[in-house]
Parts: sequence; C-alpha cells; structure tokens
Amino acid sequence: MSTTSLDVLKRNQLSITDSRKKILELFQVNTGALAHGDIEKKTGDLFDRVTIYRTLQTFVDKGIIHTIPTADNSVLYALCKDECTQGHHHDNHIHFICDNCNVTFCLDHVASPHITLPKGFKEKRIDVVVSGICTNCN
Amino acid sequence: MSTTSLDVLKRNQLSITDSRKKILELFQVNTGALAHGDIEKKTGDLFDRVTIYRTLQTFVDKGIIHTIPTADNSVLYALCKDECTQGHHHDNHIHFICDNCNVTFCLDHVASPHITLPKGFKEKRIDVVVSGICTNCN
DNA sequence: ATAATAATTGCAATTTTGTTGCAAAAATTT
DNA sequence: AAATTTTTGCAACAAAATTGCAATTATTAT
Repeated sequence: MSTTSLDVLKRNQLSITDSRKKILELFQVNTGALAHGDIEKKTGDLFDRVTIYRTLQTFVDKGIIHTIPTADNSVLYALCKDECTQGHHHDNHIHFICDNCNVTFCLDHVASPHITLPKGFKEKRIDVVVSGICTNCN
Repeated sequence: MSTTSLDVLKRNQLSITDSRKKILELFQVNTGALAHGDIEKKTGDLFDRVTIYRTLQTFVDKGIIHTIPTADNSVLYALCKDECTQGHHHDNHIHFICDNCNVTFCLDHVASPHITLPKGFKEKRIDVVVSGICTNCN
C-alpha cells in the first residue's frame, strides 16, 4: 500500500487541497505526535488557524490520525496505522511522553495490555499513556 | 479514618471555607469524576469561576483529588484514595469512561498493568483510560 | 476544456477556558 | 476582640476553540 500524502487523501475520498497535503506530510515526516500549535508554527501563515482545526478534525473522523490523551491535557495528534478505517480506530498501541524533551512516541510494537474489568463493564477502547524519560534523553 | 468534608480539610491543614466544603462534598456525593464545568453548573453562582479553579488546584496539590487524562482532552478530577499525600499521588488505578452516560469511574480495585517498554525508556507514571459501556448502562 | 456544482478556505465575530493582580472579605491566630 | 494571614471576587487579560458566511478552490458533468 502506497503512503504518499496524495494516496492517503484519495483513499479516504478527500478533496486534494494544499492544507491537507501539507499537514498530512508533517505527520509523515515527524516521528512524534503533533499538537495544533506545532502545526501552526511549522506552517507559518500558510493556512488559517481555523483551517488547521478543521483539517485535523477531518483526519480524525477519517481515521487518518488519532488523538492522544495526555496527563497535562494538551491535545496531541498522531498518524494511525494503515488498518484504521473511518469511524473505527485500531490504534492498539501505547503512547510514551518524555518528561524531558516533551516528545510523544507511539510505541507501535508495545501492545495495549489486557485488562480485566469488574462485572458489567464492557471495554471498547483503551488508552495507555506512559510518561518518563525517553531513549534520546537517557 | 473519618471522611466528612470538614475532616478532610482539617487533615490537610486547609482553612475551612464554604467553597472548599461544598466542592469537596460534590466529589464525595458523586460516584464519578467531575470537570470544572460540572462543578460550575452544580454550584450555580455560589462561587466565582476563579475560586473553583483555585480550589481544584489546591485539592490536587494536597493530594485530595487527582486529574484524569481523557481522549477528548477535557480535564477531569476525582477523589484520591486515602493513601495519597501532599505532592505524592498514588492513584495507581485505572479509569473507565462510559460512552453512554459519560460518567467516569475510578476503578480502584483494578491496578495499572505492568508494561515492558523498549530499551532506553524509563517509566515514571502510567495512565490507563478504558472507555466503553458501564454497569449502569448495560 | 469549460461550465456547473460541490466542497473547502479565510475572515470576523464570538465563545469557552484558564490566568493574574489586587482590594475586600473571611478565617485563623494571638 | 484585635491582629494577622488566607481566601475570595472582581476586572482585565490571554489563549484556545467554534461558528456563520462570503470568496475561493476542487471536483464533476457536459
């Protein structure tokens, strides 16, 4: 499966626009997760803030990116693996946030743990966020 | 150990004020977690928005409540277990958010899982948030 | 290729959320 | 009961996010 920004947009039946191409490429180039503010900085005044908000929301809706819950409650976004489809995220991996450099990693090879819930609770989704010190800062 | 709001405040060497008593009682009465907005609604115009922010922050500092990271990045607070002391939270339990009724549960008896991280990553804290359908909505 | 249609963007205005300084009020200490 | 300390409410401010709408851009049909 090809992975150019253009292909991803087409595969998801999205109109091809400068903002969508550019923002998607940012995610593909950067290893870590990105906040809305990061994207604003990296794109300068190419696009309006509102466009960035809407583009991110569109990508989340389509299953192209997913949000990451963080301890300090800032909103982070990261690319989903290919298996994600519209309305159905399978980002079954954990996230790691470095307290030092503040980069967020999607640890794709660390599966979410299985958790036994009390009777009556049905799991649909599980988010695991580990924070500490990353390899680069060690 | 007694659990009236007054006792909790005294134990933590906090001045006894209406807002602190009222807000603490809200947490004690409600099973789930509360957002700043919830508290604002439930207290009407009894207290200023700022007071609520400061009270919540004070409680977090003292280890009376803790924050919960959520996937939609709203800030949630919930009562800590008694073992929490100032500056040292031991909220080593997972959280469950019901997609239906939107209530957040602290599953105190479900411990956070142990996760094996890739080489070089050092864990300091782990947050697990499971979402799905709770007992009441089942 | 071009016109018609549909979708997206940018702007302005607004709303929501959170913070800060300071004087007034309330709680605690003496 | 007075002195001191802490907390509160107000006002102003700042940041983050949302909405409606006209203008622009992309897609579809001709």
